[in-house]
Amino acid sequence: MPIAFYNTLSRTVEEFIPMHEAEVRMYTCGPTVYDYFHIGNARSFVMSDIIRRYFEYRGYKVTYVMNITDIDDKIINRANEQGVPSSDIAEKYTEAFLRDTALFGIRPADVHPRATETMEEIIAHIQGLIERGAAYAVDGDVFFRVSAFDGYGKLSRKNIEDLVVGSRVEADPRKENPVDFALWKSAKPGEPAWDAPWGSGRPGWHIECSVMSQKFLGKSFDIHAGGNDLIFPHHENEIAQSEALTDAPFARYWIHFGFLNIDNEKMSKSLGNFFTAREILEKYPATVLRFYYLQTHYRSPLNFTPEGIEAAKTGLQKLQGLYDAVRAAVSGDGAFDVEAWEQRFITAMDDDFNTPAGFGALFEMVRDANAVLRSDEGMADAAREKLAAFLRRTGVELFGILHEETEENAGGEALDGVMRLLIDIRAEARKDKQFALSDRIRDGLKGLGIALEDGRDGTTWKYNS
RNA sequence: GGCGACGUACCCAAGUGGCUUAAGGGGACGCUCUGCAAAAGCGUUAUUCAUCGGUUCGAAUCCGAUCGUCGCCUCCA
Repeated sequence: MPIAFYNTLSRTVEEFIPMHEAEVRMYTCGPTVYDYFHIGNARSFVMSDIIRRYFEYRGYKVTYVMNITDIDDKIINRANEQGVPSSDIAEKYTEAFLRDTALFGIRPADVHPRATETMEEIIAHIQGLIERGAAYAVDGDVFFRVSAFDGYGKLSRKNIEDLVVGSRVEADPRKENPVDFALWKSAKPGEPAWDAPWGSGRPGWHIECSVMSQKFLGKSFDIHAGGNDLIFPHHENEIAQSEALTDAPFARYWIHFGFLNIDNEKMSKSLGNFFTAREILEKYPATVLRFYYLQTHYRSPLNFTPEGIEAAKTGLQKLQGLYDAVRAAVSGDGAFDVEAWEQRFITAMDDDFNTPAGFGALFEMVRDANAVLRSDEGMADAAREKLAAFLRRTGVELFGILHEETEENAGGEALDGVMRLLIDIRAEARKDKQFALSDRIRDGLKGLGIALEDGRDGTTWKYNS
């Protein structure tokens, strides 16, 4: 069975058929670098990264491109507020984006093109649209002529008449039609500008995504992803300005991520419910946050709550517990069918990247595996190795929520030695029924953040979280 | 005003016509194991899917109405 997922273009779940055998070309809208990105952005970036990784898990070769918009009105405004060059703002937050996504466990894209480095292609694209009659220049600005593109509205399912009527913003009188949108904005004095045949200025918001995606993925490619709110106007406009020039379908599948809400409302600075990714990473490990995100389907809204994160933390410990246990276990004879569980997992995930259902399968497996592992006969070596490998491929490589290191090697040699000594002393005390001493060791360590667990094959320790 | 999404247990959350008299996680309670714990396991916690009608041999799943929540309509992941 192939992978199937919801395509916004058709509003149905479709089987995925790539343009090139066993290969996926995918573009996700990246940040405009005028501020630190927030936990809602992080959800989109994480989910997008997981989709990319899932294709790899299923054997596809993935080319993944995410733009960095480093010239834009918001950047210029921020620069003006602070009295610094806009390139300073762009550089600062580009670096922050790359660092914070890494901290979040988000893998870098194969290419992170920047708008300012794609200027030649952007200008050529606009020029092409003008020559075809799909765009027109007025006083150094260039607008896209929406009436020149028949398919306008096919993604967002809007019709032009409704848009004109429902328009909430005063239309620019220089536009032929109120729904026409800017491809190029002429520069005011002091603003960063690039020379173009119709006057110096900077690209409009939508054009750079069209150009950067096609530059690295071709005029038609497989998947274009982004947040729900980008469907209109951003993605609608991307389609228009791309297909009006190439006459070829732009992205074939569109994926949109549900919003992250706080108190069931959209995050906004005015409501004071705004959290940046780096703030939240100071409070919770990235693995926990990722697992928290993954417990909700990518298209559903996710209401962000501290209680929810705490619940995710506990749940994740259960998964990590099995991963640690299966690698530490001693040889046994018990059978365990990893392939059957993986099949269930894949069935869930192939159906629109259903991570909550995938975890349903995984956690049922955890219960089953723990029972075998801790039974008198234990688990056979071959099965243990397969189970450990499956958990590595899913928990570590696909989801990035499990860690490889056991507590023993994470603490360093000295700590490891001290812990072994304490555990030995306590074992002797317990043997002699000196429970006051053994409990003093365990309670004392607990106060220091270290938990002891007495198992059948001896005592192990780990950090309390 | 136009377009769209959603409402499943104490909380989170899958399931969209028979495999489900509803997965999984968290929480709570009881039990097993343990010197006692912890971890793990077992059991209990929705005969019911916002409400009311309808279609069907059969509905949480389809249709209609009602109530409620949310999003988009050129700043926005």
